[in-house]
Amino acid sequence: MMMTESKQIFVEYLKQKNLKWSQQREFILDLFLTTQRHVSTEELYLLAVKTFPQIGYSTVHRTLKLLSECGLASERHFGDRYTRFEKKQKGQHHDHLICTECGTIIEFESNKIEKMQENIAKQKGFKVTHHRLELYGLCSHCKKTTQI
Amino acid sequence: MMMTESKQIFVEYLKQKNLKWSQQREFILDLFLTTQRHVSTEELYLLAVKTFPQIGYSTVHRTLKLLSECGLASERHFGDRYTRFEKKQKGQHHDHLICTECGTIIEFESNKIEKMQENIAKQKGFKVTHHRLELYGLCSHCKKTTQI
DNA sequence: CTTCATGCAAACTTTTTGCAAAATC
DNA sequence: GATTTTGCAAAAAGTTTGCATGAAG
Repeated sequence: MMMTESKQIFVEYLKQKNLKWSQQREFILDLFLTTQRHVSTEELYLLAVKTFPQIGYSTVHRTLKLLSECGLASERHFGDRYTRFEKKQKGQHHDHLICTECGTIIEFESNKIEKMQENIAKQKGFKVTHHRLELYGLCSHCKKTTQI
Repeated sequence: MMMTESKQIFVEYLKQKNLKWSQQREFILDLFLTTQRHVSTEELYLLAVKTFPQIGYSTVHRTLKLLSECGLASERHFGDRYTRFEKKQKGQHHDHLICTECGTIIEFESNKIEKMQENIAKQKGFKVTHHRLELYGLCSHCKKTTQI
C-alpha cells in the first residue's frame, strides 16, 4: 500500500478511534486527494462510481466526514446549498476568487489583508480564530466572452 | 398606512409585477425591518406567529423571497444550513465579525481592505462584482468567560 | 367577478441514519 | 468470531410547490 502522509494521518486516526481501514475508505481518500479542491459529496460520489460502480453515496459521505474529523478536509459553503469539502494542508491558509459565470475557483493569499483584519477585530474587541474571504466576479476568460 | 421608504419600494415592485399588497406582506415586511439583521425563514416565522398566529410558513418564506427580488433583502449562508436574510440598504456594504461562542454578529467596513481586494483580483485577471469577508472568533464578552 | 395570495399539506433537495449482509481485525 | 463498514432504502431537515379557499383590485 502506498503511504502518503495524508494516508498515514487517516490510518492513524482510524486506529485511534478503533475504526477499520477498508478498500472504500482508501479509494475515497485517494480520489479526494486527486480532485480539484472543492467537491461536494455528490460530485465525489459521481466520480467514485466511475471506477467503483457498487460504491454507495453514504459511504462517500461518511468518509468525507471522517476526513473532516481528522483534519484532512474541511467543510465549506459557497452560497449554493451544497456542502463542499476542501483539502486542508497544515498551516496553509488561502482565500478564494470565484467566477460567477463558469464556477472557476482560484486561490490566493494576502498577508496584508490578514493584518488589517486583525486590526479591525482588535478595535471591536474580537479575538479572531479564522476567517473567510471570497471575491466573486468574472474570471479573465468570462470577462471577455460576456462583453457585449 | 405608514409609508417608509422600504415599504414604497416593495409596493412599487408588487405593482410593477401585477402582484397584490396584503396584510401578511405588510406585516412580514415590518417585522423583518425591525428584527436583527440576519434571520432565517424559520426564525422570522416563529416571531411572526406570536402576533399573527394563523400565518403560514410558506407565506413568510415567499415574502422573504420577494424582498430579495426587489432588493430589500439578500440571502446569505453563514456555514450552518439555514438561508438567512439580511437587510440591504442601498450602497451600504459591510462585512461581518461572528462570535463562534454566542453567535453575535457585528458589522464593519474597511475601504482599505476593499482596495486591496481589487488589486489582488486585478493581478489574477478578475473583475470583482461583490465579495464576502467574515471574521470568526470570540467577541469581547466570550473572550473573558471562556478563559480558563 | 377576476386574479392573485394564503395556508395547508405534500413534494423536493440535500444530508443523515437504521439495518441486514459483508468485510475487517 | 466479534465488531465495524457497506450499500440500500428510508428518515430528517430545509426549502419549494400545488391547490382549494379566501382576499385584493
